[in-house]
Amino acid sequence: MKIATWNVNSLKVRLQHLLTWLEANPVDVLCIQETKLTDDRFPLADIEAAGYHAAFTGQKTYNGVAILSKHPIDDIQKNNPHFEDEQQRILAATIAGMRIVCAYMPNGQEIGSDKFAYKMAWLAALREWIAAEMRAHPNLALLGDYNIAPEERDVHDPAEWENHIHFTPPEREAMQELMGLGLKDAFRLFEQSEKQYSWWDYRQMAFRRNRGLRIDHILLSETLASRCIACHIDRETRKWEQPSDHVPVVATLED
DNA sequence: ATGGCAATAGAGTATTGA
Repeated sequence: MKIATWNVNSLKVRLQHLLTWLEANPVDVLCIQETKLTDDRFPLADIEAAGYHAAFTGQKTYNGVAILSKHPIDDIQKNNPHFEDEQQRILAATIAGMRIVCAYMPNGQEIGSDKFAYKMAWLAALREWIAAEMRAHPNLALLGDYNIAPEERDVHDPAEWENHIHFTPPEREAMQELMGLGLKDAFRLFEQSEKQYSWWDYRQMAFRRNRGLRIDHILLSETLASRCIACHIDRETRKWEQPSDHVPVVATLED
C-alpha cells in the first residue's frame, strides 16, 4: 500500500505530469493540492482512464484539493466541519480501511498579516477536528502541503529563513501540536540523507542549488506508523519541463 | 533590502504563492 501527496500547482497545467508520474508510480492513493479548478473542469475522464477513482473540491484560480485512489472512496468530507472557510483546502475520505485527509494548508504570507492570522486559526481548527477524526478512525493519515518546515534540517539555510513564513516559531509550534495528537512524520521514521526538500523556489536556480524547504508531509497515526516501512521524496518531477515547484512524497505501508 | 519566477484572470498589469 502506497500513499502519496503532491502539490501540482495547477492541475490544468500539470495533468500530463500527473498521468506520467502515476504510470511510473502507481500508488494506491494520491492526495493533490492546488488544482486551481472548479469541479466542472476537473479532468475526471483522464484520471479514470488511468485507473483511478477521484474525489475533488475546487475553486477558480486558488486552492483546490483532490484524492485519487485505486480503491473505492467512501464517506467524503469537504472542508473542516468546524471551521467556516470559503477556500477549498481539505478533503477527507475513507479508503481501504484508512481515513485519508488531504490538506492544503494556508501560506500565511508573513507574521502580523491577516493571512498569518488566518493560517493560525485554520491550523488550530484543523487540530481540533483531526483529534475528533482520530477518535473515530484510528487508521488516519494526514497528507498534504503543510506550508511549514518543522525543523532546521528541513530548511536549506535556517538563518536566512529565521522568522520567515513557513519557518516561524508559531507555525512550527502548530505543527508540533498536530503531531502531539499522536501523529508521526512518516519521512522521519527512517534514516534519510541530508538536505532533502519537497519545494524549491522557481527563481534563482533554487532547485539546481538545492535551496529548498521540506513543507510537504505525510503524518500517520500510531497504527499506520507501525505499518510504515518506507517514505521518500521523489525529486525527479522537479527536473521535468515546466514543473510544479513541489514534488511528490510517498509512504509505503505494509498490507 | 529588493526582486527574481510561475499561474491566473483577462487584456496591462495585479494578486498570490512559498
